[in-house]
Amino acid sequence: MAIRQKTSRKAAATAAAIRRPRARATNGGAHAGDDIGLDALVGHAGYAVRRFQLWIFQDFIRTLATVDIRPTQYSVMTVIGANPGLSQMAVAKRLGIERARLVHLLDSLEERDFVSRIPSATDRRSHALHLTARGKTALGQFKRLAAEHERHVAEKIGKDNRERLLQILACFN
Amino acid sequence: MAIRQKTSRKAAATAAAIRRPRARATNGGAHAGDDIGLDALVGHAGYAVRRFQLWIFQDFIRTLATVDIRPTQYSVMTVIGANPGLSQMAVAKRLGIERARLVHLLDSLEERDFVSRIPSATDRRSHALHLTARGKTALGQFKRLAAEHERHVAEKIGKDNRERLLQILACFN
DNA sequence: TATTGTTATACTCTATAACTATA
DNA sequence: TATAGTTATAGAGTATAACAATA
Repeated sequence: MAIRQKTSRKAAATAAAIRRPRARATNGGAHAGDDIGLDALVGHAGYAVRRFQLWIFQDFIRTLATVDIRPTQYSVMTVIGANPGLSQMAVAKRLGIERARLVHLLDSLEERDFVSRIPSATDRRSHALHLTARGKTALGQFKRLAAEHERHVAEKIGKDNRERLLQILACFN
Repeated sequence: MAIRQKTSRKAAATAAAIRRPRARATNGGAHAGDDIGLDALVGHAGYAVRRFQLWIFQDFIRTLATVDIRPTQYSVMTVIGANPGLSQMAVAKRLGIERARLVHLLDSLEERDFVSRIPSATDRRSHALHLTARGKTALGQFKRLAAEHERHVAEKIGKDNRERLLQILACFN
């Protein structure tokens, strides 16, 4: 494999390896298990938050797998449900989604008959977004499953810690 | 544009619009500003965490823009720096990165002469990862900039809240 | 001119599968 | 047979730019 590397890798990389051939060429089992230190990463909020978010999204997707709804789809339906008649721009801005991306998200939700784009009477450029009857029923189920997911979060980090977290991050809503 | 929709949209979507033509067809300026409620989303840790992470990554990227280092690249270099000789598998597992993706990350770091793949003497399949001399110097600078980014986080959510957050999420390290 | 929805492109990230060399 | 690194592909997600219809 070292041979394959020499032939297939980029010239700069190979040159770097040649330049330092006397460097320690093995780890000699120095890191057999899980004793690998994170060094500066343990002091970075971003690192912990990234790992937490990966866990949380995976659990959300798993918990709502039976209804095939992902976090972003859920957030879009929830906001439309609570604010019927919003334009696509308004939803995109509120949730921090690109309006170009919202187009595809709404396409899939409309195909499943959860959401409908209704022509706005006041501005012929825009759509008024509404949940369909089916969408309203479905959202109710999604919310129950999402609440179950939220209980998983509470089990993982602790009920009180979850509350504290929500308070700390409230400024990002 | 409503016309364009009717011709270009999928049949299901159009059918849905036709099926409910008497629904409220305008929001009549009902959500002029930023009074759009999040409903159930405010109770979901995942939503706040996602928004927080977007903010934190953007600030990290901005703060380290001068050295052109992104969060994942920084985490890889930090772990290699603290544990020289690690294999690619070990780094991937420790950081929760796909090993397939780590290949490209290391390619770019090797091209910039920050990291070198040294053939392992004990297992000819694997590489022992090390920072180059240039990489060590560079990482020192990256850490100073990352610390500056961390101060931005403290300013944003408060020094004490940042500490609490790190404690709450310590189990994800 | 500016904005809304749309289309298209590119790049990052995640998730897989398959392949080669090696264990 | 199993594992390490690599390659390739597909799908989300992010970031842009450009366009038609409309304001």
